[in-house]
Amino acid sequence: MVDVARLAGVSQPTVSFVVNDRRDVSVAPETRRRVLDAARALDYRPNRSAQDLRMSRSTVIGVVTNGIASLPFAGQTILGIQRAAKKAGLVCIVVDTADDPDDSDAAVTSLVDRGVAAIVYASPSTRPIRPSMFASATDTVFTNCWPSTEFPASAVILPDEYQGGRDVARAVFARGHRHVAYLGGTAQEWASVERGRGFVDAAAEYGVDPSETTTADGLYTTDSGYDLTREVFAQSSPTAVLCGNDRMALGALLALRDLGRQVPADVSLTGYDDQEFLAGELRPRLTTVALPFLEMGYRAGEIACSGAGATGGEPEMVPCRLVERESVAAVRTTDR
Amino acid sequence: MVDVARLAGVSQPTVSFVVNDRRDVSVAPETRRRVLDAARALDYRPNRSAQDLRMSRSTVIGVVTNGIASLPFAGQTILGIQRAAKKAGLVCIVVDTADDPDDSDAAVTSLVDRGVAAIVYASPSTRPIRPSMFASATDTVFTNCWPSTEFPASAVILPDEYQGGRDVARAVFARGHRHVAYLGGTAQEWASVERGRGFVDAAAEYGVDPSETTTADGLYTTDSGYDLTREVFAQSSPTAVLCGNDRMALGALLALRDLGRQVPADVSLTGYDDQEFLAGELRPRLTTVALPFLEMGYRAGEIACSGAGATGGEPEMVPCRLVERESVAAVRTTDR
DNA sequence: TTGAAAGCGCTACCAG
DNA sequence: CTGGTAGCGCTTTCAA
Repeated sequence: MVDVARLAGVSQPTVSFVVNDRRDVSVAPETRRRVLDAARALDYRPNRSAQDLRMSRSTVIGVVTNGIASLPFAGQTILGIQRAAKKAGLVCIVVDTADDPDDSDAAVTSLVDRGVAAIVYASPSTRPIRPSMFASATDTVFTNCWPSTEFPASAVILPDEYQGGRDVARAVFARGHRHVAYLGGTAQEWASVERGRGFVDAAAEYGVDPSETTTADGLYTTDSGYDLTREVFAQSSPTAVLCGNDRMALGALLALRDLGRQVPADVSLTGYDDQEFLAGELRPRLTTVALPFLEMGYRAGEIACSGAGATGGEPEMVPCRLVERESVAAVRTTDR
Repeated sequence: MVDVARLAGVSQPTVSFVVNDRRDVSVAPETRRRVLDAARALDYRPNRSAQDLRMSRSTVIGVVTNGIASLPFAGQTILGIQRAAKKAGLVCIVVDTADDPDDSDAAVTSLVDRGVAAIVYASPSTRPIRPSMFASATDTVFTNCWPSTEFPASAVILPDEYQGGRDVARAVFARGHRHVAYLGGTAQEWASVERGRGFVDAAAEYGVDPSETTTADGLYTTDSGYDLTREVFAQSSPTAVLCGNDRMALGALLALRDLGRQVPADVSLTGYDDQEFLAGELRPRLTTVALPFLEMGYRAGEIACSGAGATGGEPEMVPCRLVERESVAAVRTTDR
């Protein structure tokens, strides 16, 4: 900046005024032109960090995540946060903690020491996480997770798994299915119980008697979907199977094929997650529900960039979108 | 820092010396203790950005990527870069450009303006990308991509797709298969041609006549794998099918099941990518090759953090690891 | 309308 | 061994 000033024959603060295009101080058009020319000639670019330091502000937000690498869809969250940040002229430092609380503390410390404007915690699977107390002085928003202890969060953003579970079940019941199997995922997880509640309520809506449905809890794996499906069909013959996630649905699809049943002609099938490179590529393409990672991330980013401060309000629920593809068909009247 | 100094009754530079634990200047143990106590009492943490500014260095590296959200494995790269950075006490700002060159320029500019120590370009699919000229003054390393124009790169890190393609083919030929089908992915892509070269060389190694193998080019999609498999089996009966990636292998598996062929009893099957939540979860679990995203990212991070400067050397090839699971079996002697 | 001086939080280099 | 002073690149008074 002093180089530019020297070349333009003005003082250094003057350069600051013109490059920042400040309306409140007026500088002569001629001077301004000289400064601009000099800046261009020297290929001058202001130093953002120095600006931040001087203005005692920060234009970076920190995102701490566990397992950006371990789940295929986590990238969506980061992308969403980043898009919101970009809109506000901020930038994201992301650190991944290997799910180790000490690591997490270290990560947050390094962020706080850099004076980030806000911190967003992002988790691939919805669950409580222990926030670092180092962060308590900084605006903090949680997306797809919530603080496991008392903590002054600015916001917590959660997917509406209940609504998603209900919507996908409705899509099945609405096509006349009564005898349906519900293959749930890991029973302890919050998402699982929410999805399950959605199923139960949808069944009730359509006047389906609980005795007609069969429910089994498993794991969120392809194997689990495969095994559960074979078990269920050994006992009965549901016309639809709803799975806790897409991988279980893949397992169910494989099992159904081995059982000689066509999907969706013989039995309808649904998943959950809309896992990229999977759900949309199965044969038949899977009807499922998409988790709103991008939206949640974007929302989290917006809040983080707004500097709203701790609110202590209710979690903000972001809707899950039903993705109807080809794996659900109307029940055959003979099966009804 | 001045607060700490005041509380400890020393000068501010003295605080700097003790909190930075500098051996070259000696401070009296008693003074040191007083400073430490004061720092603790005030919960003092040095400001990294201010340190960076004063020392005219930077402890952040920028990573620009296109599509961290679009491919499931991209996160691995970021994680690798970050692990290397962490080891060196640095931190990563990551920006995603929606594959838009203007966006990419803007991203790089914002990074450069922040004075990042280095920039690493990371791409989910291996290919040339246009680097921003704004970056040319900063150390730049390319991982899973290379500059499409003359550019002073510090390094380019590439997966050894040739070796991967060769290894997986070897695993098949070594089990006695002669009549094998090779279902390639998008023919224009660098990775595809490398994998194809590997296949051809492996076939030659095992003395397999080109006329015995059947090769078809498709797309990297499940549908393509499905369709190609049906086409191939309409004409002939290979004992093994090698696919360009895991999704094609999934399509092939589905087609084979529809054709009444068991994998691997009747036909062996391989993929490529070791796609998480897919390859390892199919039935049978897929033999495939893992792309070394984590390693490539780590290596890129190491170089970026080392401040080596432009080298202009050859690309650094990182080996692809063959992952042998259950989808390949020895050819039946009757088929031989 | 412009320039001189101060200071963001820190480290480097002197003198004492 | 410690304190004063200068300065990283910038913005913000305030006086001229």
